[in-house]
Amino acid sequence: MENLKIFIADDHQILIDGLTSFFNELDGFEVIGHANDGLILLQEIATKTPDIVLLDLNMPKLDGMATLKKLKDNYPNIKVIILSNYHQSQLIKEAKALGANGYVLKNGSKSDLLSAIETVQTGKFYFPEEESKIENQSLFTDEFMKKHQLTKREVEIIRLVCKELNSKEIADKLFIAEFTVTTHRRNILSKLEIKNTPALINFAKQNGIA
Amino acid sequence: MENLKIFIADDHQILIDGLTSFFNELDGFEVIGHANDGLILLQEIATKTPDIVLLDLNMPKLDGMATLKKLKDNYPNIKVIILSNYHQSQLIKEAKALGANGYVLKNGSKSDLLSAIETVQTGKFYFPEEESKIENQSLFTDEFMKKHQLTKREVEIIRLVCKELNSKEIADKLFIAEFTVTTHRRNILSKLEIKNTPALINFAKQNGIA
DNA sequence: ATGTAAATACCTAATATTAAGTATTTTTGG
DNA sequence: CCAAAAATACTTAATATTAGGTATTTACAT
Repeated sequence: MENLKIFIADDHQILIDGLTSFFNELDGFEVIGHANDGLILLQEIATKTPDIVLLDLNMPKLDGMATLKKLKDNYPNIKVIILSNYHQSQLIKEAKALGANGYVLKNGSKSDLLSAIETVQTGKFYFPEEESKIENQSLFTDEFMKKHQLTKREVEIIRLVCKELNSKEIADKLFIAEFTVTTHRRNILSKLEIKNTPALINFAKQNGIA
Repeated sequence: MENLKIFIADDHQILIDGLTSFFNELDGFEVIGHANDGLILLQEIATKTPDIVLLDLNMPKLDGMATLKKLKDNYPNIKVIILSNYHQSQLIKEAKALGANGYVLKNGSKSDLLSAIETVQTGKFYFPEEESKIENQSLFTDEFMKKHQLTKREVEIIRLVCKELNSKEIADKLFIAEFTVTTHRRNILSKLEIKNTPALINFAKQNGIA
């Protein structure tokens, strides 16, 4: 059986180099090319014909989604597995809609990646469940909550602020009064000793809760 | 000569797996452990003694800088090479100040990484030049600005918003009227088709301009 | 069971942001 | 030099956030 031809697109060359080594170690895989951005990927694909493209979502020039669309428009037979930093149902949905065959988190393990490749290769799709994200984060958020004296509800609200909802929208989503959201936000700012929403978002990003 | 013992800390398991394969391919290197966040790194280091730690800056729980500090406080002899997404002089400076031995960009190649390891291993430091950051950002920001039709001033203001300044403070800093800042912010939101500050910050982070 | 923390809710008032329109000056590219 | 783009500045008005204070109900743990 012939090797499975893989093309890797990611703006981090280090990751490409690492994955290339990884596939070299294994039998049955061959990395036939790589690109650091979407435009180069599309150029390269014109002359190479991979079986599978591993596509990072976060690239300069032409971002992952745009690249995915063009790729699928022009080469519908090439299987595409998204490599993403984020477990966000919105992104997963969008990737599905644009024709991606799989979606693997970068903080998943190599076996996830191999499962995805195997699954996709047999014509099936490989996507993470869109639910369970609340479970998911709770053990990791624990430490963090204690450290900053934040309550569950407060963390929940921080996340929604980071998702660009305003207080009214958060209130509707949680079925509570806007007043309550305002109170929570005030308490959050006070506990974190910050004074505005940008600071809150920076804090959330730095602590990986958003 | 004994193998060089490497420990890898990065929140993306895929990157760890890739790099591990990469080092396995080579002679003289051995990956003795890995961690997906700073806390686990510190726990592991208590029992393992790597020669070199490859440390991602962007990790949950305990971020790269905080981890670096603790690591260097407790194990000053372990060499630490920062793996970073960003070529920002501020970060480079901070890492230096905290005792890092090297700083490698993830969008650099594997040979950069090997050079860094070699350099560090001989007791020297390996850092990218801090200058040329204006160059640096401008060519990378260039594409980005065109893509989103943003002007220089607008990008400047986006950065300041991300730095948690409000419109008044931005106005003072740039010696322009608050009205003007407001106008710029309005134009920015309109061009990016977003509707509030959290969305602006998310956009900036996603595009690496903040 | 009972005290404490958390979540809820409301009020007032000050600040900040967003929306929409307009207009002048400065910079820049051809 | 000239046209176009960018940066500047102002007005009015609607929303949203932040800063106070206060109070009730739930949930939780000793």
